[in-house]
Amino acid sequence: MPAVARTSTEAMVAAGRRIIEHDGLDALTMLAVADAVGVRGSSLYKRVSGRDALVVMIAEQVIGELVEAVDQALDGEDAARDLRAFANAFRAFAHRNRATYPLLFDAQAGPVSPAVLERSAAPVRRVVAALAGPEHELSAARMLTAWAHGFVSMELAGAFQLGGDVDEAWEYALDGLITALSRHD
Amino acid sequence: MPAVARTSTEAMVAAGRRIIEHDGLDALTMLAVADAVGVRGSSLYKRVSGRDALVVMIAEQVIGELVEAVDQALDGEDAARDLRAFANAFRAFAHRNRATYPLLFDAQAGPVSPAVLERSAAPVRRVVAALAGPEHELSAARMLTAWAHGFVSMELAGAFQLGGDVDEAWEYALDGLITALSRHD
DNA sequence: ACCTGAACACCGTTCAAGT
DNA sequence: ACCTGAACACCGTTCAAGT
Repeated sequence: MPAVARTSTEAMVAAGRRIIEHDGLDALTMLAVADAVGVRGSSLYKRVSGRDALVVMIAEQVIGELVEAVDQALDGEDAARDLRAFANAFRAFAHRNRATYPLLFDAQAGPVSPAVLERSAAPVRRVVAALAGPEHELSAARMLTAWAHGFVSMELAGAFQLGGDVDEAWEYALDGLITALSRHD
Repeated sequence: MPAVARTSTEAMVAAGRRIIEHDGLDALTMLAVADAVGVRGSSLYKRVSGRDALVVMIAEQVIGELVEAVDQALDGEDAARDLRAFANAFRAFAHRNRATYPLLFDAQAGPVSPAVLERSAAPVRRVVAALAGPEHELSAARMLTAWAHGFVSMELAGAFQLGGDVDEAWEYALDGLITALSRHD
C-alpha cells in the first residue's frame, strides 16, 4: 500500500533538457528520459501528461533562466548601457543553450503560459522604458525582443552564411536600435 | 520491365505542404503523403531520401515564394517606401503561410541550401543598400531580416499576448528602422 | 501512491519480389 | 524503372496488476 517515489518532475525536466542539449530534440524520447531518471517509460505519465507537456516544461525553465540572466545584466543607471547589456546577455544565453533556445518561441511546441510570458516581458520593458518613454514602452519592447530573438535564432540556425562579420552586424544593429528607440517623437 | 511513374517529387512536396498547412507538422507522415499522392508509403523513398529531406524541400519552396513576394513589392524608386513594402510583404506572406513559415529558419529542420540562401538575401540587400550605404549593406540587411523574422515568428507563436496593438508595434519599429538605417555614420 | 510489464496503434525505413 | 507487401526497429501512450 505505501509507495516509494523513485523520481521527480524536476529530475525528468533536467534529464530531458540534458538530452536535448546533448543529442537534439529528436533524441528526447520518453524512454530516454525514463532511462536517465531510472524508471520505466510508463511511470513517466504519473508526473507529466506526455512528451509535449514535458517539452513545454523544459521551455519554461529555460525562459526563466533567460529572464534571470538578462535581469542580472542591468544596473538601471545608463539606459543605453542597459540596452546593450540586455541584448548581449540575451545572445550569450542563447549561445549557451543552443539546442533548447529554439524551443522558446516555437510555434510547434505551443506557447508557454501567460504567467511566464508576463514575467519574461518585465526586464525588456524596463530597459526600453527609459529610452523610448512610457507611451512607446510596449512597442519598443517588442521591437527589441523581435530583433534579438530573430538575430540569435537565425544565427543558431546557420542562416548567416554569406560572409561578413556576424558580431559586427550585431553591434551595428545595437547602435541603430539605440538611435531608433531614443527618438521620443 | 517498363515502368509507370504514378507520382512525382513535386506532387509529394505539394501534398506535404498542404498537410502541414492544414493539420500541422506532426500530421506530415510519410503515409499521409503517400495517401495524398496515391501511392504506397514505401514508394516515396524512390524520390526523397526520407521525411527530413521532404521537409527541407518544402521549406525551400516556401522560401522561394517568399523571395518572389518581397521582390515584387519593390519598385526601386523610394528607399524608405521600399523598406516598408519589403517588410509588409514579408509579414503578409508569413501570415498566408502560418504553418510552413516557421520551417524557414528552423534550426531543427536543418539549414536550407547555400544557393537558396544567397538568392533570398538579394532583395533585402537591395532594399537596405540605398538607405544604409554599401559599407553597411550586409549588417543592415541582417538587422532588417532579423527583426522581421523575429517579429512574425513571435507573432505566429502567440508570444505577443500582453495587450497593446501588434500592428502599432510593427509600424513603430518600421519607423525606427528607417531612422536607424538612414544614419550613414 | 507509485511502479511495472504487456499491449496497442502508429511511426520511418528497408528490401526482396513483382510488373 | 517504378511499385508493392511484408517486415523491422522504434515511437508515445494506456492500463491492469503488482507492492
